[in-house]
Amino acid sequence: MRIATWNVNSVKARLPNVTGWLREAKPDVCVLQEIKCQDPDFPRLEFESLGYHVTSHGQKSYNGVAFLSLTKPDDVRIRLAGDDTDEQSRYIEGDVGGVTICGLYLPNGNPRPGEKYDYKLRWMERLRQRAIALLATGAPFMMTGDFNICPADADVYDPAGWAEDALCAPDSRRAWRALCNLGLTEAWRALHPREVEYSFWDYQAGAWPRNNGLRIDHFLLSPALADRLLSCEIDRGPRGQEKASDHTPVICEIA
DNA sequence: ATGACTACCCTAGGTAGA
Repeated sequence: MRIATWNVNSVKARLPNVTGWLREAKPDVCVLQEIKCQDPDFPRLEFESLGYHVTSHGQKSYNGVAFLSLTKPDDVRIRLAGDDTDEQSRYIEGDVGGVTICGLYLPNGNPRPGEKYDYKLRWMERLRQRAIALLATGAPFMMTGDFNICPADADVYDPAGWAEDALCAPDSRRAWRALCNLGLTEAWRALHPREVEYSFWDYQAGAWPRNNGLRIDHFLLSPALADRLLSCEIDRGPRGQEKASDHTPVICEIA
């Protein structure tokens, strides 16, 4: 099974790029982030015509996630438990082929310190609680999406310049490690221990041609799923296209 | 250099992203 994650930065503005890539890459499951539209406006027919079952969890203007699967998911759930007052659409999880796939758009957290950073850390603790609950079921699962976390300095083009940013700050990385230390495996880094690759390049200041990137889109695999990990690759292709998202997709294959 | 880009709201320029 091949699972993809992609922050598309508006599914409507990106439609030809996204459908074109799905046609080529043909992932069995694809989770999208920052769809930036409400559910009635989600271009579901375009994805259904490619064979995908579609569940979107959007909101007006900002955020929004979606779950695409070639086989019909046994169940799809939205919202991350732990705060009923949280209105932001950032979490969707579906069960496909006996695997629970959690698609997430973790808050950016800037500026830091501040309200938004506090929200990020609270959200990460809620995600950790969800991982604990899923681990308790014993079923294989993965958490994938835009984590807005650079796990280590090797995942940042300018570590010193980004040290105090919400994507790299000590509290952010501590919360990331707390998640990993439950026993989850970060798929790309596990298979590429010494490589430097990025999944995001800012639109500004020629970040893409200069390769000034960040690696913030990840797969975390439960222990049972980590044993089935075959590959995990970042596909830089879409970032180089016209009208590109600032993120590029990442694909993980499990046996 | 208070920069640089792109998307949202909709048609001006504020908000957000990372």
